[in-house]
Amino acid sequence: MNNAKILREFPKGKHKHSACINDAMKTAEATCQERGIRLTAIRRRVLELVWASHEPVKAYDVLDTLRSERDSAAPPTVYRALEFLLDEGLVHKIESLNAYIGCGEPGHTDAGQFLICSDCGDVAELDDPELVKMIAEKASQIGFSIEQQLVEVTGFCAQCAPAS
Amino acid sequence: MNNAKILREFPKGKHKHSACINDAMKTAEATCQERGIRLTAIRRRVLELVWASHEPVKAYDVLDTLRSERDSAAPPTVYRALEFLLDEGLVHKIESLNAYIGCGEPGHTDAGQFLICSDCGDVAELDDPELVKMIAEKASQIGFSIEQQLVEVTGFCAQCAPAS
DNA sequence: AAGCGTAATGTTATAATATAACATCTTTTC
DNA sequence: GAAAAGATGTTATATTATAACATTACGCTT
Repeated sequence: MNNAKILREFPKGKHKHSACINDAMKTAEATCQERGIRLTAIRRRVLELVWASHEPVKAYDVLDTLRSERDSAAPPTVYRALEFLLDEGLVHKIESLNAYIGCGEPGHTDAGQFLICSDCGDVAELDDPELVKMIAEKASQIGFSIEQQLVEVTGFCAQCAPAS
Repeated sequence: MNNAKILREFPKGKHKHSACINDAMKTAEATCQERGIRLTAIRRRVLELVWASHEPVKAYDVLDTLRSERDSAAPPTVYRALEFLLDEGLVHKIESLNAYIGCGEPGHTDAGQFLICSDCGDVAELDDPELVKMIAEKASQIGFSIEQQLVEVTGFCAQCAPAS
């Protein structure tokens, strides 16, 4: 049995990233519409910049780009936008890298499983209920009740796997 | 079945923390002896300070204390000691808090499962092979080979669980 | 459309976390 | 005891993130 969803894949050979970004932006627009919240110009642009690659993006890299486009950009500009996007589940923070990645399926802000390739730097995201459940059970065995789960795994993606 | 080891417990009612630190220091001494590496005065003191509570400790808090004891203490003093201790598995870094906790059973630097209580701030550490295995399997299903696993769970420990 | 309240952004400053680079001192080894 | 390796001292700076307050834009009510 495996009912895991892959929320974000490692890019394949013929990956057209522009389409990937495009999808993400469409989804974000729709999500914000539904929720009655505002995807302002700054927030939209920060989201685009986070989606610019499959690698996690640093806040100050976003800021550098933003500065070249908008005189008033400053750290709070970026961190506020990121906070909004994190709250809405449109991006996630990779804690072990202090960097941010886009999320293709907004909503779940309380659990995420990230696979980080040490070679190419790309990140995949899973949503595996079986794993979430096991973690919750293990915790509950010692009387711990979970609010949020974070799983960050480092290693090699299929393309970068060391020749064996 | 549950063969999980609890590497670090939430302190119980009658918890004598001085004994707890003492054990940890003894283990650290022995471990370094065995491995032929040097637990210098600075490293020993930093380890003690990290063990000072069951809550994760910030590098600059360690530094503040160290400064009051040793004129030459500076950020590199602490970060170098922490790096050594991390490499040897004597402490772990909680990535989601940028803070450090002692580890009672040195050795495994490639997997850790941490339970972080949002109320009291204390952290427990598990070593659950079943969970490690499941994560490895999930990853391998998409061709990902794991080098390191990080699980950080936030919620409420038994003592702090909200009255239900 | 004017006015009001809220939300978002602008702006300046600073806090918190971490590392680089090179000098000096200590320990181990031969 | 000299050389090599390891640890610490020292100064400077990089990186990541937030505080605090001013101003502007938006969305709603009348």
